[in-house]
Amino acid sequence: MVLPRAAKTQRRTRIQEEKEERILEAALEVFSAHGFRGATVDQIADVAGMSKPNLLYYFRTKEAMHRALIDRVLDTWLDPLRAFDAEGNPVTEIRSYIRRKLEMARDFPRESRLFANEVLQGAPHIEDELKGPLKELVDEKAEVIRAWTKAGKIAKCDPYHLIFAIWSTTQHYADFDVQVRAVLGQGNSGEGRFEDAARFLERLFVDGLQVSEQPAS
Amino acid sequence: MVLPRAAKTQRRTRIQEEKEERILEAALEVFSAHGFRGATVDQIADVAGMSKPNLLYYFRTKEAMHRALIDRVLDTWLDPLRAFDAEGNPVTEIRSYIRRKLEMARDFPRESRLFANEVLQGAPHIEDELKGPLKELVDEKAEVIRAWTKAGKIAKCDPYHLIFAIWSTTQHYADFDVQVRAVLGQGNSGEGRFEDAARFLERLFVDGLQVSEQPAS
DNA sequence: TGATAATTTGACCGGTTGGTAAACATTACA
DNA sequence: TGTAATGTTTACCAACCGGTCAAATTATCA
Repeated sequence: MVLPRAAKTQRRTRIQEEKEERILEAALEVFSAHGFRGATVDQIADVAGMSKPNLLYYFRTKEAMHRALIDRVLDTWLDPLRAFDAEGNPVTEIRSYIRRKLEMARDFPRESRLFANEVLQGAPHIEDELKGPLKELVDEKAEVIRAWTKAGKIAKCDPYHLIFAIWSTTQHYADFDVQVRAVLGQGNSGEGRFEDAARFLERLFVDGLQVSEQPAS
Repeated sequence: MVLPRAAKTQRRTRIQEEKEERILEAALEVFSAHGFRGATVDQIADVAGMSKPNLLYYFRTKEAMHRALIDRVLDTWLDPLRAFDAEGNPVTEIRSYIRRKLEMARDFPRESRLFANEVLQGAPHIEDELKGPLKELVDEKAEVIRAWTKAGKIAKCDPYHLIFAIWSTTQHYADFDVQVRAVLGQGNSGEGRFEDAARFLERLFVDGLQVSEQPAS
């Protein structure tokens, strides 16, 4: 036998798992930084510390690498939204969704940029995932939000655009990191910006910008 | 003479202006769709409807094209923020800033994606612009917002993160257009989504999500 | 008109791209 | 241990990349 993928019985060797792990880690690094077309197999091989043909022994094409990466990351990426609980307190749910998304932007910026690159360039490789699983999940959660608004638990608003707003504001800190740093300047670009962002966003989504009742001290 | 750039007396021929225009239009199309590394000169030439050497007669390198494009677009792109008026009514100013940014996302999505691609991939070509002119402009407007919060005109909040939030939520509709369409589905992906977004965002930034006083009819 | 400058093109170049072939090395296992 | 499957490498390829060059074409204007 020559090809490691699609082993008859099972994913046998431990060496396969290790190498595939290393490759996907390197692929994440490179794809997230340059997009699909901008990334090169040589670069990924270099980061993974192995030869290009060796890489192509585990993943037959550049696209196969990209696909494997997408498949692995997409599920994790949508976990916070799945945790959205219809039975919970709306404000608490929204607050913790924001916090979780912000934590992911902080801890997994490469994953965020991987998707951002992909979607930004027209999502040529993940169109099906967007129109299928993603849409279905969002539809489901949008219904939850709609129920909350109908029950008068939160202000009436378009649930889809609410979700878009949470996505964009949180992922902004991963996807546009260099711009955020540049604007905040050297002094304020420590990791504290995520806490500031969390404080701001939780307040924004819950209270808006209306004049606060307690005047600044 | 051989090189059209840096003509001694002035930008002489009208033919130069026309061709450079066509090239930059094509370059915008291609760079915004694939990023700098993902775009090819042949592709730009093809879209512009001229031969590659002819293209390189007007812009000597791929980078020169990209730079010319950035320079031309950046100013326009920051206009809405410049219009932010310290003397105006805070809520009105924020509302119209959101509306203007949303209009730009609708009418100039390629320009938005051009920058998004660039920033997403580490802003290798526009770092100076971010740390220089952009930061200074944001610093200035952040000061305006801070004055509003100190005067109690709007809720106390971090002005930088407020600006980030407006940027991200509005540009989301340009940069992540395919995702927005995919999630909204065919029925709702007409141009009406921008009006829905405007309604949602104006309300979000002004009132937040708190329980509305007037119950749904 | 004619000559001079501006514009356009086809042929081409060295380097890089994604991917392959086959020989070689290593592992797993009877 | 032997041997067959698995893993790795060297050398290589055709297509494409950004860019050059000299020749051909077109516009300008005295």
